[in-house]
Amino acid sequence: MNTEKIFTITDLAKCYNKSERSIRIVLERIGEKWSMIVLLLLDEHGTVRFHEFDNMIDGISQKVLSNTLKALEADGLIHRKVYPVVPPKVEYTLTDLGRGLVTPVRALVDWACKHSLDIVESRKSLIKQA
Amino acid sequence: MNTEKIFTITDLAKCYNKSERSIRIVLERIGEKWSMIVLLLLDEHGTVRFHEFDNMIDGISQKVLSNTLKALEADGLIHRKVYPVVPPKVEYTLTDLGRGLVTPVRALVDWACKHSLDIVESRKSLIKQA
DNA sequence: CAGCATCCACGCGGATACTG
DNA sequence: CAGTATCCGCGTGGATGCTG
Repeated sequence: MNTEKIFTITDLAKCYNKSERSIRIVLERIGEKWSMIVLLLLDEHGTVRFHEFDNMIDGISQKVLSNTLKALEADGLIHRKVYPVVPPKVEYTLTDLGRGLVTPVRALVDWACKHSLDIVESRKSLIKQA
Repeated sequence: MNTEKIFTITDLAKCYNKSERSIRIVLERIGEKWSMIVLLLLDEHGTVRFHEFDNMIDGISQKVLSNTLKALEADGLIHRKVYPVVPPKVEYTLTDLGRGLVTPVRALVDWACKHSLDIVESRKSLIKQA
């Protein structure tokens, strides 16, 4: 039912700005500042609670963490389990869909770790020219 | 010289907000609306001129296209060749670095094409609940 | 503990018009 | 042809304080 194979990028470029089921959804989520960190942390730890994210991720605010988790949950990438206890307890885990996304994302992160220095150097040499 | 292997995501999460050579550079670039389309079009066509991008990509403005190309060039992902002729002629090609990035990005795009429908459905079912 | 409410600055992306 | 210049709306991300 889903498109098995990508047609051509040339075709994609024609409908990229309109399509509802566009890959833009995925690329945008990836570009969000903290989404992939959350996804990868879940992959590494299996189950993580809200305040654990808050502790583990340096520099994130509660509001942004909350938004990030909601967005990932809305996309069906993570699962939110609430325990009816006091004080509250909420656990986040990856869904199958989310687990599937981890693989290509890790490939990307691997590449980025290897080459981010090249990119930084490229930027610096541009600045020197100016 | 570069970090060969990723430590742990847990470590990454600690410096994600500060590091200069962060993978954030890459993830941000990927999240930019048109960057990956440009990159993949170059991979598909080899050499592309400015107005060809403008024609091929539906909905992009000249300013945004210009910015996108500049950013990719600054990162050393694409190369800009200017021919000193009238009227002007400028050709864009992938650098080796850019070519290297294409592989993980295609993996991501493949995944996205297969699963973007799942994500859209997930979002819709959330809306129904509300 | 796991959030929500509010306010705010900034920058991206878009529209339009102009130029070497 | 291959851009620049200008203006603008909107959404993201951040800071702070409050709550069931």
